[in-house]
Amino acid sequence: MAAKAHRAPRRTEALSRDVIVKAATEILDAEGEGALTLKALTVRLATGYGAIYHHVADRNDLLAAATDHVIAPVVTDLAADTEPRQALRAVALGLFDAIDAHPWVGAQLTREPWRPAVLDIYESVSGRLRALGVPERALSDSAGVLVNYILGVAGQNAANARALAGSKMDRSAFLATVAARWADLDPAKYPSVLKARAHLREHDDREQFLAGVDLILTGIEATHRTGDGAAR
Amino acid sequence: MAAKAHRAPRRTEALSRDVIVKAATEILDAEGEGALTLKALTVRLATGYGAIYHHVADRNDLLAAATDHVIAPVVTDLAADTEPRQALRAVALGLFDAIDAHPWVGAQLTREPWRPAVLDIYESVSGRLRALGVPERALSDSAGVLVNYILGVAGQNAANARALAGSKMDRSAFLATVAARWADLDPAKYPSVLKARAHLREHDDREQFLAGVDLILTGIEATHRTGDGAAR
DNA sequence: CACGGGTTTGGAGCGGCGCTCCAAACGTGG
DNA sequence: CCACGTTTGGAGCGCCGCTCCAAACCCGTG
Repeated sequence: MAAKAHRAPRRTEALSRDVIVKAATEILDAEGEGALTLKALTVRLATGYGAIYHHVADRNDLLAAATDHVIAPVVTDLAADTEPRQALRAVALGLFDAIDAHPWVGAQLTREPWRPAVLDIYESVSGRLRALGVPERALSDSAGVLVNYILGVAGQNAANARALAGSKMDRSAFLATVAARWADLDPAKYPSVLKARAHLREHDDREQFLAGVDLILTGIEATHRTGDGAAR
Repeated sequence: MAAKAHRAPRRTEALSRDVIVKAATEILDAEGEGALTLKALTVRLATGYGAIYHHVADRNDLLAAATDHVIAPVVTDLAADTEPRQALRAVALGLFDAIDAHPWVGAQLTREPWRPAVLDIYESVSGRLRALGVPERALSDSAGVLVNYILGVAGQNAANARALAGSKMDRSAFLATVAARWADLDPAKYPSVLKARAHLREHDDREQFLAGVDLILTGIEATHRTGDGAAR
């Protein structure tokens, strides 16, 4: 039988952490979380496992690095001279759009929150809340609410995108599927869910997200103004 | 050689979906998300794969069912005669405690949000907000904020628990590890994170969560001017 | 009581995963 | 030109979720 080449030739262009992370991001964006396998990476980069693991700790490290690359510019690249409340809305919207464009980020944010991405978000929100006039001792609570809300929405988006990609339909067909699934819900047990179902078609996730941010900001301002606000 | 039994004897006690879900819940509580493998289940139930897959669609189905079993009683078993704002705080706290006791639930909630567990949460929150006097057309926004905040916190708790279980230390040692990881953060880039770090030890997740709920409720009331105001 | 069809069970086996490990290929300083 | 550290490629390991089928059981019928 043919003398098989015992080894493939070495790649010409140098491999590096950035190149690998970039390739991973492309796979994630194009085919979703599930498609990022080490095997897929070796194929796309025309290399082997060893080369990849020489630059990257493991699959988690890769996901986290890709997440940081998506998040960092969003919370950083923002004109500093804007009015604080508008700046906060801008940061929130920027995050929403980034996660909408890269849904796998939403899942990753809730998976390892101590990595830079979430720290960046917390820092950005915190700083702008301070600029808004929130007193120092209320900062961590206020920032916590906003960040957790953002992370919650991010997780939902990721879940939706996963379902959408898995069933290979477009957005409106997906909404129809959800509506159908809720159709035979017990109306006595789920009145509110069914009411929300009626408005599914005209519903805009982005708008609702922003409304939520405003609502929380109002709560922060009101709580701060009244001294200690709220029941305790 | 010994005539090997071609097959193990049949189990005596009947298998059922509930028995399987219960066993899964026990594994999850005792050893965490990662420990729930089909193999582990067959061992614990002294059975085979076929028997399990006869009652359960797949691993996801199992996780979802276990999640529902944890969540349902929390949002249902509540005296109906309580004052709305207190009832909302009670629901939120009940969820927090349930997720604190079963951290894997926190991860599952953000993974398949259209399953009963999240619907139950949304329904419960929605109904009590209506009782609070929130106008119908603002309900979905308001409920969305609260639910997403809860899901965000749930995800964080799950992540913390995962890290804690993975490294096999107790809570205070874990906090020390987190603090240490943040110690060599750039103070110019992360001033707020470092400030929060100083208060890590005296920090109570449950209290902060509740403060967040109050803050959001204040925001809801302020934006809709219900005129009632309730607990103060 | 025989028996036959439907249901429930046990487990071998499949394809695929993340990851380890080592030898080959390369770059570089002496 | 050689010796040695770095970078690369890929065979292989252990484990996973899951499929599939035959064995065991249950029960209505004659």
